[in-house]
Amino acid sequence: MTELAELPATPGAARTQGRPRSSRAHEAILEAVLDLIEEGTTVEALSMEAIAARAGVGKATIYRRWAGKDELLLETLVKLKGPPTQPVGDSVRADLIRLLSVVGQKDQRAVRVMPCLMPEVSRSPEAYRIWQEAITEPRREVMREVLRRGVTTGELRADLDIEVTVSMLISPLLLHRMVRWNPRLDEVDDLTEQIVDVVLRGVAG
Amino acid sequence: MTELAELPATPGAARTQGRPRSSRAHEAILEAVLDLIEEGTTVEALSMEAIAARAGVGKATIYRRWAGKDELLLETLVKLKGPPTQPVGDSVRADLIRLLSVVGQKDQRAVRVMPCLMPEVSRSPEAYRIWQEAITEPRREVMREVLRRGVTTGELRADLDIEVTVSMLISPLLLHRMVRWNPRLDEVDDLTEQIVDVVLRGVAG
DNA sequence: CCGATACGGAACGGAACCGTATCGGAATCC
DNA sequence: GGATTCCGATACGGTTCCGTTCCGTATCGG
Repeated sequence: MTELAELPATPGAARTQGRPRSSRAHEAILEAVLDLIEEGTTVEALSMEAIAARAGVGKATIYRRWAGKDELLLETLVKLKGPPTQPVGDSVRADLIRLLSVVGQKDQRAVRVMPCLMPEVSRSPEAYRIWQEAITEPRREVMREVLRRGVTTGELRADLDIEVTVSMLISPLLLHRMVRWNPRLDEVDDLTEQIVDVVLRGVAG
Repeated sequence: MTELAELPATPGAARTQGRPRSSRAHEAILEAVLDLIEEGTTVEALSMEAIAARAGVGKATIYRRWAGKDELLLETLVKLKGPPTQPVGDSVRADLIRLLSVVGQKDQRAVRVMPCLMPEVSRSPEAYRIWQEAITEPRREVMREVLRRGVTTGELRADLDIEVTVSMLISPLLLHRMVRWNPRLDEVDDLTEQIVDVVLRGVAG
């Protein structure tokens, strides 16, 4: 493998001398972690040796960047999901359907990885915090904004509890796409629309 | 520890001779598995040695009953949850609130164990099947019955999709109590009532 | 060009765990 | 009482992984 131009992997560290760290190796390591988890390796069962082998990297290259498996996993968790889908500003109903229809559909890998991270999230406060800040909270905030707009336009009830409504909208889809909690929902083709319509009728202004 | 009267642990096996298997040891092993998971051991990281030590049992005693870790875990999964809560037959609203208020509250240990089982459930079809048959499906069926009754009495819409409604009722509570998906719901004290009321208003007859 | 650092790869000692075997003792049936 | 099986405990060889250290090479700044 020919090494091309590399970007500094840790720009904060003022390293002046010597060969800079390969951002290519950095990315390959994070990708290897996600690949292995997606293929069925539990987070606990992830071995640094398997990660290094999959990434085509020496173990020392990993330990040079992260103190241990925990630190590596936290960085991987943040990388897992990009920015949330944005609403377009149509009707509340159309925006909600737009936001919800991508739950567990945009990134198939994330769907497979998330259940494997649940043990970490429920055990480690640090993993829970990062999961919340990087993944769930930004997505809730987008949906809150849509609901707030609905309240100001009068489409939705003024005394609406936004947090509860957000949870009611997302939870059924999340649980279905992540762990297939109720397999019978596989056969429902307009699931998102049904959920949105029931909730909107329940919280109409 | 004095060994008292023992029940046959595997009544199907027609064993006539020798010392019978200790049901005390049987129970201790299953309890040890649940204890260890509750304390934060991942299913994958569970070691037979730790289970034996916690149960106060020799490793051979475990291997005498189960072929390996997988079989032991499946039996543990079935044991985890008892029969579901039953409705009393009041109004649909009261029954739904009754059923939902125990989600993740009756057995605190189950709440901590379930997220740790998610990787198994999403990876192994056998674990998924047992999880569905022994845990989720019986609870859905109880709630379906309540909803069907509501349809016949006219409280609920006749063309109601029961599967979707069941998921809409349970999912927000399940996700909150299991993984605390939205921590802001901690401060909502009438969460169950809010959810039931929004859904019922959405699917009213 | 030279010093410094990173690279992939291989090897290391130590630790944990697997599944089996064996021990002396205990419980039960015939 | 004798045969049989299970009991908890311990030891075993084999495997996997950890985190470190060492190669020879590659890539940077000065």
